[in-house]
Amino acid sequence: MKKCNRTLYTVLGMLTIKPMSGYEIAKAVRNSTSFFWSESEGQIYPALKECVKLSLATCQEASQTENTRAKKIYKITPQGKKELTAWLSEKVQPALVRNELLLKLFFGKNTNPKECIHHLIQYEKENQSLLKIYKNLELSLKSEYKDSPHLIYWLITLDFGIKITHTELKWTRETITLLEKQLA
Amino acid sequence: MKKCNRTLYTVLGMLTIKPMSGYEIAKAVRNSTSFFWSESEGQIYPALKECVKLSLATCQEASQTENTRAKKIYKITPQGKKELTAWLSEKVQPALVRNELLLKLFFGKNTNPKECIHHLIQYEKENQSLLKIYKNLELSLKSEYKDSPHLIYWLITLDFGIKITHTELKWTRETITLLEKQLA
DNA sequence: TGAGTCATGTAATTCGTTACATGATTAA
DNA sequence: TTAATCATGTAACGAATTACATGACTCA
Repeated sequence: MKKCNRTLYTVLGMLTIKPMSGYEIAKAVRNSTSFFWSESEGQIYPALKECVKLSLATCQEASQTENTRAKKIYKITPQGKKELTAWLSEKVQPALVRNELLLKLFFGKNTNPKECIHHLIQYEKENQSLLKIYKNLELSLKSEYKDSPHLIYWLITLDFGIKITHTELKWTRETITLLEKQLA
Repeated sequence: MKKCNRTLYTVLGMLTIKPMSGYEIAKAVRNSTSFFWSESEGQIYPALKECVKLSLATCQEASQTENTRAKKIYKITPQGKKELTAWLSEKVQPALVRNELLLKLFFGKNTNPKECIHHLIQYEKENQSLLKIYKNLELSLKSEYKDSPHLIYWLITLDFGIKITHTELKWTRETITLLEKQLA
């Protein structure tokens, strides 16, 4: 494989869970990795085509009634699994973060502390719902995938999300308090 | 301004600290926001041109000796500052994260736990140096910008980095321990 | 009957990095 | 003298989102 196209690996990784259609992969990404790694449908469909071209996956058309577009179920090949495993052992690329809240706070001098507080309160709310989503996810994973060898790895990434979100919430509260003092 | 070109705002924000050249802005970004918002030189130079075109900044060529390319010092205009402040009060766009370590761990079932541990140890080292950088930055900011109205905002974003990095280090240690138990 | 979800795919556009070209200055 | 940093800029490429086109199925 020429370039390190990580969408390809994401798709292959998802196919190690079970054979899926492009739509199902998109949904799986949304419900699992999207908190630290998202892919849009506009990337997933071309990546699936590419996987078939490279013999990393096969495509089976679940043919439906006449003139309906067929649902396509993709399945990873042994070669695809080999490529995935090889990529997994390659050096991890540095993480990328783009946090607009922090950028706006960094330039906070150019506005009113009230504006900053307003953004922080919004951020706090978003993180509170995120935390709820994580907690629910944890429960459903633990019951639905009780005996899956995937489970431990999924819980590890989820634990990361929970811990980070807790810390962000703590920082948000403290920062709001700090800026409120500025106002007085 | 038509599109929400955030490089433009980053550049304008940096110019509220002091007039700078493109090179200096790139350096400032590297040493400050790059931990949560990075911009490359290939974006900064065109953005500066655009700022001048839109009258958000002016450019003064510090003309040097004959046939040397002049160093260009950019300065934000009142209009530029107005646009920046307006953007600061706009709704914050959701953060973007792409963490390849987490993605690889998520698909960890397809490889050896030893590989995962290896990546985690590397991640731990990187975060340890990052923490040192943050601590040094904190000290130098507090002395160099003692009386600057920017200081409080810079310390807020730095505090975010420090807290998050601490949490990541804690998670990394715990996860290594967990995976080592798997091996036994 | 209308909203929501299932389902695939392409095109346009934006975003962003990396590499390249070019050359001066400065400190070891 | 040579490596690092200062300095500007463009071109090529790659990564990613969004919008659009198309239409079936399901549930309230």
